[in-house]
Formats: sequence, C-alpha cells, structure tokens
Amino acid sequence: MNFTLRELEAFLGVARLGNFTRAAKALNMSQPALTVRIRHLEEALGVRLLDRTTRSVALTQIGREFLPVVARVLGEIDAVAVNARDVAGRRRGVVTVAALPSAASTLLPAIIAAFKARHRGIVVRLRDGVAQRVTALVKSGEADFGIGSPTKRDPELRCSPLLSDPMSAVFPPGHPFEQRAAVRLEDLLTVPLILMDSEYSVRTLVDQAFESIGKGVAPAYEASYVSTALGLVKAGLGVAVLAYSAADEAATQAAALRARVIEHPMLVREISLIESTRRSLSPAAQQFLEAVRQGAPRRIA
Amino acid sequence: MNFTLRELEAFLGVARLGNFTRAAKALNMSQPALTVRIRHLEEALGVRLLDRTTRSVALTQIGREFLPVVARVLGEIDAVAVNARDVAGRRRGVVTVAALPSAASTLLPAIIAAFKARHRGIVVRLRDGVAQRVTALVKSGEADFGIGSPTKRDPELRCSPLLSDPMSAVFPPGHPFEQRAAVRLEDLLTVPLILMDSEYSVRTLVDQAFESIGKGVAPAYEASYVSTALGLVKAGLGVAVLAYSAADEAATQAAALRARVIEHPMLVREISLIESTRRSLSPAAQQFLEAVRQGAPRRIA
DNA sequence: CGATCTTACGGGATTCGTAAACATA
DNA sequence: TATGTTTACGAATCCCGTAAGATCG
Repeated sequence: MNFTLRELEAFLGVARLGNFTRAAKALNMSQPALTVRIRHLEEALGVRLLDRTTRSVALTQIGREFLPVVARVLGEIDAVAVNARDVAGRRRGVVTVAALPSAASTLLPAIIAAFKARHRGIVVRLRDGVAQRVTALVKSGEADFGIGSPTKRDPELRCSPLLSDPMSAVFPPGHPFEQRAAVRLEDLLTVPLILMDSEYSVRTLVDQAFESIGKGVAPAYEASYVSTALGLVKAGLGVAVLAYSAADEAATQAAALRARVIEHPMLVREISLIESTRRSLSPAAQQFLEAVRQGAPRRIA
Repeated sequence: MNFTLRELEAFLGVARLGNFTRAAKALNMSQPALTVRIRHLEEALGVRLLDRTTRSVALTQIGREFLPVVARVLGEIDAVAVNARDVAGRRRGVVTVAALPSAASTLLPAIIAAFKARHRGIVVRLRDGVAQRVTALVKSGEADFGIGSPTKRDPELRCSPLLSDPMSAVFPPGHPFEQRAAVRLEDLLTVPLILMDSEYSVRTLVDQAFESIGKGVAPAYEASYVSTALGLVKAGLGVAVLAYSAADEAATQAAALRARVIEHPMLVREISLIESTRRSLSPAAQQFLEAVRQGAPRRIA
C-alpha cells in the first residue's frame, strides 16, 4: 500500500470535477502538482485510472470501479476525523465517574445536571461504591476517575483534595443541641449515640476521635443504613453521628430533623479526586473533572 | 484530513502488538520514527489514542473506539490495492469487443474460447453489428475496441489492419466454377449474380469493382440475409458473391455448396482493429486485443 | 540496571510551485 | 489560438534513522 490519502482525494476530486485544473483549485494546489500526484497513485496501483485528453478527463473502466469504493472509504475516514475533533472539542464523549455514595447522592447530581446542560453530547455515567470499590474502579479503568478517600502511596493512583466533609450530629427538633451553632466532641458523651456500623469508613473516624480523648465509644445503637439511623433519631432514641453529606439537608428536612457540625479536627472526612497515573483522561473526562472541581465546595456545611 | 494511511497503519500496528518496539519491527521502521508517526496522527486528530507507560501501551477510550473503524477502512483500501494489482496483472477484468457479424461468428469464437481458458478471471463480452455500429460502439466507449472496417481519418479512432477478407463466389456442386482454383471478376459477368443489398458494405466493394472495368452491376437477385442468398444458390438460381468469412465453411458445407475466392484487388474487404484515441485500453483489453492479433490469420482463405 | 518510550539532529527523499513545452479542438 | 495537460527544475518541506536522554519497574 504505497499511496496516500491525499492521492485518493486527488483522484476523487478529478473524477468528480472531470478536469485537472478545476480539481487542482478545489484541492488548493497547482495543477502540475496534481498531475504528479495522480500519476503517482496510478503507478502505485499499477493501473490507469483516468484517460486524459486536452479537453476532458474521463474515468477508465477501472477508475469507474474504484470511484465509489474510494469515495466511501474517504467518507469513513473523514467521519473518523470529525468524530475525533468532536471528542477533542469535548462535544462528544462518555465519562464514567466512580463516587462514594454520599458524594453520588448529594454532591454529584447537581454537578452532573449542570454539566449535561452545557455539554449535550457528553454522557456521564456514575458508579457508586465504598472507598475501596472506588479505587478499584479507577485502577481497573472502569471509571475515568473517582471521588473517594485518598489512598496513601499507591503508585497507580494520584489523589488531589476535593473537599472536606465534616461529621455532624443529627437530632430531633427541640433537642438542646439545637441552641448551638456547633457541637463539640465532648458534648456527644452526654447523649445516647447512634453510629453507623464499622463497614463505614466514617465510623473509623469517630472511633479514633474518641480514642484520642481517652474515651471508648459506647453507641446506643449501630445502624447499617443511614435511613435506619435517621429513623432512630426521629423516635427520640438518641443523636446520630453522620458525615454531613450523608445526612444531607434533604434527608434531615424530610425527616424533620436538625443537624449541627461537630467541630473537631479528626472528625472530618477528606474526600479526594482519584485519577489513574497509568491512563490519560479523555477530553470529556477532563472537562467533567474540572466541572467537579469547580462545583464542589471546599468544605461542606 | 491531515494524516496519512501510513499513520493509520502505524496506529493499528501498535494497538495490535501493544508495544512500540515490536510494532516498529513489524512496520520495518525504527522505533523513534514510529513514535513521531503516532504523535503526528494524534496531533492531527487532536486526541490521544494511546497511553504510554514504560512497560506497555494501552488504548485510550477513544483509541478503542477508533481501532475497529481504522482496521476496517485499511482492510478496504488494501482490497482496492489488491484488486488493482489483479487488474494490472490481467488476472481480472472485463473486455467488451464490438465486431462485424462475420468476425463475430467465425473468427472470434475460437479466439475467445482459447483466451478464456488461459485467463479465467477475465470476462469477454461480444457485441456484433455492421461496420457503422462497430465504430459507434468504440467511440461511445461501450466497447473497448472493435473489429470492423477501417475508417478514414476519424480522429477519435485509430485503425490497424487485422486481416483481409476476400470476396468469394458461392455456387452449387457441379457448377463450372468448381473446376477452378479461383474465379476472376470477368467470370462473374457470365452467370446470374446473387448479391447482398446495399445495406451491406461488401456490396459497395462489388459495385466499385464492376465500375472499374466499365461494367454495370446487374444482379439477378438481391438478398438481405446471407441465408437467403445461400438458399437461392442452392436452388440453382445463380452465383452469390459474399465475403469469404460470411459464407464460411460451416455455412457452405451445411448447405452443400462450393466457394471460390474471387481474385481481384478491389474485391478484398479489409478488416481492422479499431481503437479509441480518447480512451486507454484496460490491461485485460490489451491482453485480449493481443490475443486477437495473434489468433487472426493475415488473410482468410 | 534493563526495557521502553521520547527528544535531538543531520541527511535524504518527497513534493510543491513556477515556467516552459506539448497537445488538441 | 485558446484551453488544458505534461515535463523540467530549484526550493521548501517532510520523514527517516542514529544517538542520546528520560522514565519506570
């Protein structure tokens, strides 16, 4: 295959315009250069494609056979190129993002909605999972990037801080905590505690915080689902400690509950953007990642 | 579309072999040159197609989309090139030849049969017609070349002598002409003549020959079909003057008639190969034309 | 340290455009 | 003679291969 796409284009041009001179103009080149180009194609193929006379140019029998094939192939290649430009120009693409359930349910919906409105051709797919699953999805390539817990020194992953998600205390209306702007860790020792079970990474933060002040954790209840914890709070059985974004406004308001941030340096969940160091981001993914960076507040609540 | 087929091939090679070094070997080029080639393709498309690490090369999401398209397009182009080489190598093709009925019925069948045996991939199509129609078919391009009467100075046609087809006298067995090896023009004045009508170009030859010796033509019968003329001869109504190849052996033998060549310089029908000066011959047509040249005797009878 | 990709650079091939020659109606 | 193609040739560009550099496991 010793010929070029430009030569095929030249053949197509001459065949369609029926004339070297006009085709040369259409191809933005001099007419002698076009002659040479066509000749090279004919030599490469070993067949004469055009019959030249001074008055007109006609396709040979073989040229007639090739014309539709060449036209179709060039059309396909052009479609590929246009496609590529769309992808490069972020007019088209698919982005798959893996996110923690809290981010997936509270932070991302608004960002995705705004992004889709601005980028009609880009499809955003969302996969949620706990921290470990997020990193796995990014490493395997199933997700373009992730929103999860920063990992320490995995060479395959590059983490950058996205936001800080503080723990919050959730309680029913009329509870004494409602008078305060914020709750301190020590305050939690005075009330029955409703905590998530140890499957949740946030539970680890709570345990470690209590440990740092020399107190053991004695939850009145352990919940496996946020909705359960909120139900217990609503029944007046205690105060729940949840990531703020997990006990987001919608949930607390729907359950007619109140939430206050717990002010303690260890009771903050750091959430990171997680990218693969092995793969590069598609233009669409770059664009969406930037939208996430812009759309996420530094700190929730 | 500012990239080349070689670049697409390079992408395909790297994608399939998963490695620049191996792909470079497969493509018969140095590895740095391959790097540059791929980079140029990526820049032309505006998208990154491959993710390089020191240990391996992986397709990006876009690269995965493009791979099957590129593979298919290159396959089609390769098929085009192979096709062209087949045509150039005369392994495939279609030849259409226009011929006078006499040539079509006597000379060509054997030539075509031998040619098709040697060139299985080449299809020979035959169109017959009177001299004027043969030239028209060649001029219009419906036939690749023709076998007919030479035309004087039609700039669109180039004629080259193929064979000489003498006039012959056809008579029933036992006729006095049977004793002779040949018949002279003057002998024809002594018998009732059966001639073809003036639609036939051979009739012109007969008329002109008689005119040259100062005699008018007085046919006893005029026929519009050769079979009619032969029927008249068989009935003993006269001597027919026909082109030898028109009154070929098969016809005369089937009708149990005898034929003798008429020896006269004007009573020879020249049959030419007729090519267009406007179009070039396809390789298959060249091959078949050569077969006709080789297969035709200089002179019939 | 070894395998692999990228950058740098000089030399050679390709290809272009201008100008002139050639062909045909 | 007018229109259109081919040939000739100097110049610019492109592209390759070698050698050296950089990166990662």
